Amino acid sequence: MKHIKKSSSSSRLVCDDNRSAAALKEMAREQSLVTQLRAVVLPAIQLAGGERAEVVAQMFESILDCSAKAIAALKLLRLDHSQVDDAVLPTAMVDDKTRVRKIVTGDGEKDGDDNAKPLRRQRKRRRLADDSVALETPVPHYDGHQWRKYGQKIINHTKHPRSYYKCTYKQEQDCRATKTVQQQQQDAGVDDDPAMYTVVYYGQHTCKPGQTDAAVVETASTGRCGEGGGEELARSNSQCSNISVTCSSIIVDHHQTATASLESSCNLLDMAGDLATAEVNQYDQLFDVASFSPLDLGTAWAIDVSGHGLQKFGGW
DNA sequence: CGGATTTGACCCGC
DNA sequence: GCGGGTCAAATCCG
Repeated sequence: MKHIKKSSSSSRLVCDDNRSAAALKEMAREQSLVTQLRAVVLPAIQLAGGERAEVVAQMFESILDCSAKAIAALKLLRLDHSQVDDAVLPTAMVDDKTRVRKIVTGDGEKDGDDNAKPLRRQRKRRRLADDSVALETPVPHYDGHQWRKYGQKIINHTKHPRSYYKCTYKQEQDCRATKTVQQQQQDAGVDDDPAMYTVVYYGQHTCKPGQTDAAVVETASTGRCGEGGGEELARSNSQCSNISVTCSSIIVDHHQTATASLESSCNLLDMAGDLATAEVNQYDQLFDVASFSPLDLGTAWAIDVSGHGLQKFGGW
């Protein structure tokens, strides 16, 4: 029948859309579960006096960051699909386009209006759903980031108010990540269940939690690149061919590729065992940063993007 | 005293 | 005009 043929491509699109929607749902669930797992694991480690709590926190952070970026990519794909016809660019995810004016704070501006109250800054910009990740968790405040509450609203038809948070480092690092937290309605008669909260994250963190400028690029004694080691090589653009890693963990940034090789003697095997060996071998020549994952719980390292060498993140 | 939170007002998208 | 996101002064708190 003709109409079947005619609709085949669109039905395939619908099918793809359903699949990606299902994938998104699962990934959001994964985020929720990881967040809950973190809330259980981290306090336990900290209580035990574990100095590795921060490393574990960073690992959770990396996992959540990975899935958040995957979700964002998937959403972007969906957006592309949905906009094939009207050719609207998805760059709307980048905010601030509509920022109209920048107003200096403090000393009452004179705007020519005699009775004017101090001029307000830019207000609400309705956020796009595609820039958000929602998850449900009983521990909305423990997600590895530092947040500052800036507002609370009673939302229609909801029992609990919605709280608004922005990244603590918004000022210093211009991090535009925000989140909202809202307690869910409890089912009647279900008092035993812990309160669940819907947390919606908007935007990506551009800050490094707990990171100071001094800690960004630092080649410590446990990491060497080539034979010279030290800062020179850490900053070098040349492709390091012999990075010796004697620390026991690698944490890498995403979406970048660094060219490097690991000496077989590197001490990555303390705890990760065969897995570490396999990973090291696999990435012996080319370090695919995007898919590399933390190997161990020791000092955290990052392979610098574009082959710059080693970076140490924080003083773990 | 300084940073975080509260809260009413403001503002803008729908 | 309403709903809800953000601002910023007031307040709290360590």
